[in-house]
Amino acid sequence: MQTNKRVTIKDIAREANVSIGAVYSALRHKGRISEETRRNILEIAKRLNYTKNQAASSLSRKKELRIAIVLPRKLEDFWNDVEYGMDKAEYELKDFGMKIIKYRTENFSIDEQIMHLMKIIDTGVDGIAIAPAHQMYLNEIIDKAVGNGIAVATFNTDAPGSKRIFNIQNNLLSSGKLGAELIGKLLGGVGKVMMFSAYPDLLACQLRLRGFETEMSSKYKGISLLGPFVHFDNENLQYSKMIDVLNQSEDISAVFADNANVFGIAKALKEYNLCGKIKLVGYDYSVRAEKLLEEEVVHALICQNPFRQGYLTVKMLFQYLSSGILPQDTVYFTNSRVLFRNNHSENLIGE
Amino acid sequence: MQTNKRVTIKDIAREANVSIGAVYSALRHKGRISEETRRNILEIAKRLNYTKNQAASSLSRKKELRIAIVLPRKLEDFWNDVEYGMDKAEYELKDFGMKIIKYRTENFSIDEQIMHLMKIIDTGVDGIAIAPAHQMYLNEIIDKAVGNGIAVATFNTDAPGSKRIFNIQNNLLSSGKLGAELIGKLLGGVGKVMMFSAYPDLLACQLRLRGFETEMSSKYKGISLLGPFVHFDNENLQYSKMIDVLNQSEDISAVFADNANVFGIAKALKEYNLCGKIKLVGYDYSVRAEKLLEEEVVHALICQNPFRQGYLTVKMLFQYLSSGILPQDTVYFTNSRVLFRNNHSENLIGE
DNA sequence: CTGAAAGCGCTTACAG
DNA sequence: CTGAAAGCGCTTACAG
Repeated sequence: MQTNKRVTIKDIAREANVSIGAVYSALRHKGRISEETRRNILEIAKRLNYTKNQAASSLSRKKELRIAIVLPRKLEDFWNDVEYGMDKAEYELKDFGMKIIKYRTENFSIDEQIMHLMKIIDTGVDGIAIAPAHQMYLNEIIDKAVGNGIAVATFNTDAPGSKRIFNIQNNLLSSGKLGAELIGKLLGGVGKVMMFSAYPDLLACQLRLRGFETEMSSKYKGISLLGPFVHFDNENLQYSKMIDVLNQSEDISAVFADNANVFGIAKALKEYNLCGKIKLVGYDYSVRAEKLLEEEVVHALICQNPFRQGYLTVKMLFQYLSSGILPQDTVYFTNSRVLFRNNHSENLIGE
Repeated sequence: MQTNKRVTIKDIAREANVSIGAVYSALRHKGRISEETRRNILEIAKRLNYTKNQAASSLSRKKELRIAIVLPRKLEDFWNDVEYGMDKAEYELKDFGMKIIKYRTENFSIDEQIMHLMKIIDTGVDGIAIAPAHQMYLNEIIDKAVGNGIAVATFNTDAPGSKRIFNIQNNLLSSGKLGAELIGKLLGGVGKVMMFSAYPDLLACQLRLRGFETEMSSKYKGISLLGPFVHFDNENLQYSKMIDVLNQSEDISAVFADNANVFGIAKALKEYNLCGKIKLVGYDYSVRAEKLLEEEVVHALICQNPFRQGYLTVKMLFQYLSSGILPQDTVYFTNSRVLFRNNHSENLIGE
């Protein structure tokens, strides 16, 4: 049994025969102390199993930690959930002296993001959380922020070539496989499946489609694939492509959509009275998609846990800023949750 | 725009023209102040939008908050995950002056739980978290604890007739419906389904089965049901009952198990080379069940998020003890997550 | 450059 | 009974 009383820097100071200021310098690597003394102090701290008291630390810290967040203004359910997670994290951490500052882009565009980042770097903050609109084009400005002593984390999308300290997102390849498994199982392993892709150039769509096709070809050899049909998030385009195929009276048994947009497909299925007969699997919770799930037009939705993407990004960023602790892995995956008719309403926001 | 500086009891004291001690008394309802002054102080606090600073509060609190936890010793994956969630919550709250004390029962038995609770009441703690082994028989001892000023919360199972302050568990009725939906969709709405029940007397099993049967009869009229076959968590019994039915060459197309035990069924399916042909859906993550999922013997597992059950129980109990804030609803449901071959490994413990 | 002291916002033990 | 002061464990501005 260890002693019950918590170990403080005072205990370490007494043990090391130095002032608490010296201990503080040693623990926080603040210079102004000889290498030997530092080593000794760190050793004692380790031996006594010292951990910093967060409550005392944040209470005494003069300035609050500020995290700038760049996210799109549009009020889609998905980004709302991300933001809700961030707000929750801020709420939990506000007494630890943390504050979020939101910067909104009108669209999910590279230029807007760069402008915001420049502004943020000018203003000066402790951390930045951003979902990069491109996997490379923001590297330069991210690295500039890091060069200015700002810790940058990415969420939902990534800029792996940059100096961002960690990334939180869904395992997209694996969620594509999950899509294939769901359709494979719904069809009992036999049938013809249409694939829709929103943006063939977008990494997220590429990964999901690749996962989908890999899993299909290795596990469900009785299923043949059609497409991908591209729609650029244009519902009308999606609808007309679906209609085209149905009019050729192909014997389609299921449809896979590689993002949240299933509405054009749903419209076509309704018109042709094929709901239930043709299985439809897509991504992400939204109020509209939820309704389709209830109407049994959509059979399953794969969710990437946006709430937790936001929540964890802020929590981990704060942890790094306040204690220098990074997540174990540079890339942290939120789990893929599958929504059905009977579990979509439990904790709507995906907490 | 509101002022940026945080509002403290000092601000309120100045505004109300009283000492900070008086403000403290008013806010914490500690007596020693006239009703009129209290009202005035509370009004000012509200107007200034005052919230207590948790960091300062816990730092200055002399004694730490202690929460006693009663949970079974057996090292099943399920209870491990619950415990892991509690440990995580403790870790996050330790600098806020909270400590967990674990009391382990050898089994999930009423008598052991009562004995532990008596001991805990004697020792004296601030809060208790328990998964009652019975929905009524522990009411008396729980109420005694509450009478002694101890806040009691229940998790996983409940004692709704007691004075426990809140309960966290899965929505079992709804997760039974989910089971029916999964099998209904896997079978395309047609077939004969065997139902297994672990303990027909246990509320959890009753609710799941009821949900299952309700959903089946209302939504999947092409599916007929057989059973329930009872096995009391005895794998051999489960196995032999499964074998019996298979030997009668019933044309079974799926099996539903109302708890984590699917292993006797799996053994039978393997022996009769029926894996994949007969769909199997059960509950809860475990290392063994995970393996069956990978082998495609089990088609889906419905999980009740044990990690979050533990995590939230401790977090909410602490919140109540430190701030008097109760969850909005007395019963809080963790969501039902469905594990498939391609998402079971993401965040094993269900975080 | 370094040590000692002030201070963060509460809670509580202690005078008056 | 009540007010003023000490103290929680850090961080930081300030003397020396």
